[in-house]
Amino acid sequence: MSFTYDYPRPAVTVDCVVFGLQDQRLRVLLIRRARPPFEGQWALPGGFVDMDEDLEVSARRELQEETGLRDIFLEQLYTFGTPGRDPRGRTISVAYYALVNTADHPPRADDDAAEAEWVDVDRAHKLAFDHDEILATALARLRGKVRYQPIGFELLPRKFTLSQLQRLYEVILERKLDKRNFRRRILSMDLLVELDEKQQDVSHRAARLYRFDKRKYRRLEESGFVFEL
Amino acid sequence: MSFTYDYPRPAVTVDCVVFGLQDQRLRVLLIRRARPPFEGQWALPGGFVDMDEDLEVSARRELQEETGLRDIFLEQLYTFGTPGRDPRGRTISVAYYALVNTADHPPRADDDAAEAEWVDVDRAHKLAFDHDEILATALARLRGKVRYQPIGFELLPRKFTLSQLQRLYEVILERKLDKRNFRRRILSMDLLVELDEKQQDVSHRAARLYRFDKRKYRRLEESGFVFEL
DNA sequence: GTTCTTAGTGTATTTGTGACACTATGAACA
DNA sequence: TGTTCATAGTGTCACAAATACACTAAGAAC
Repeated sequence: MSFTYDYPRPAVTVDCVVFGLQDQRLRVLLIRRARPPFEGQWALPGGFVDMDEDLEVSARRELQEETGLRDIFLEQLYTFGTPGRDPRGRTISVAYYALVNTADHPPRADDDAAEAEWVDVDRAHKLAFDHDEILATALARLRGKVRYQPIGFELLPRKFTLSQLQRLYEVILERKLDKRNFRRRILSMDLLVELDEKQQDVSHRAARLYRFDKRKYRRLEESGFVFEL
Repeated sequence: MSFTYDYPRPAVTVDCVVFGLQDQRLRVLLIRRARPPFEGQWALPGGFVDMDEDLEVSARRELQEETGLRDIFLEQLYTFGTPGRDPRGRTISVAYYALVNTADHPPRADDDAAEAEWVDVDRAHKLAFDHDEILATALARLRGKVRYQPIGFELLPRKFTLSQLQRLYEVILERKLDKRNFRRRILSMDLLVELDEKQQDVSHRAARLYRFDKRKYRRLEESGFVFEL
């Protein structure tokens, strides 16, 4: 079967930059390409958009097909369409970025990918297509956005300690934060719920666990509150 | 001539939300569609992406073809691809937003548009396609971005007074600003060059003119400075 | 019970923000 | 030529927010 048009049309794909946190490092989920072009090279998960499918749905479908991930935080990032970015012909890629808690989502290669792995963002080079550039764009966006939108929590387990949260920000923003100032600040926003639970299985004093109250944030946001760290 | 592919492909378009300032109001440049679908209705300027043309180049070309505008500030906004957004069939639109100084760029309808006009953003409703949504997205982006990126200057003449600049921010952010605090703040950033010139042809005390020093901003930006209003 | 690691806590200083009102200038007009 | 009118231009004070900074507490490991 084939499809014919009066004018030439570019192919349209989606690509996903999925960020996770592992061993105190920021990681990105890459797949090893199972077929040409760039066979055997690392690439962002992604694929062609189906004809009757919304773009975001498309991104979620590809992510699930290639890495098993579902129901995660996902936002549109930028659209890349420079001619020549795909050797198979003009291809426009709508890129998305996602944040996941890696503990809940072990990497796994499904259908189309030979292999899937969490790679340290500082070591993710020489990716297929223009994926280095897409990754760089996603990183810049994450660094910019994390400061004025409470999206960092998406990278942590549902229950976390304040130290974990602080380390998360330190890793993303690439600078040390003062412990007392950080705590004062984040607690003063009144978005965290203090749980009656402590960390388990640590060989030092166990820290109190908290969770992020997304509903409360939504409510505050509507009445003009702005998260800012 | 026709073009055939193994899989169906969406059509890809670009649409531009061009903002301008006129009579102390924020305006958007609309064209009246010269042909179906939505013939005679107001729409954002835009059109199909050429096969060998970068997306941004495409947006600039369409803008020039339909409105005569060129060499203006233009950034990618968001990509809209919900199935059904174009009655002619699946169409993905990469939207851009632009800022121009309307004094230098009088509206004019070129080739493809029947008419082009600066419309008050509050009155720009019932546009063709999903252009209402695109406009709303662009407005939200402009309001968010203008506070931490010095892009507002793109809407003013090269030489402007501090009062003009303040009114610009008041119009975009939809709130009154304190004159003295505004001046203290903007001048303390040291991004404006005080000119040896004053306003002409006003029937009251003439104000000093300033211009934005883009180079200086670029330099400061690289050394970690962040514009914030 | 000693050591080790991380949790948890308060204050003082500096800096930034917001609120606020009058004089200066120059054109228009009587 | 002086009065009116519109907008330009200027400083301070009170309060809030940001920063810098160091010790004690808890609990596991040995």
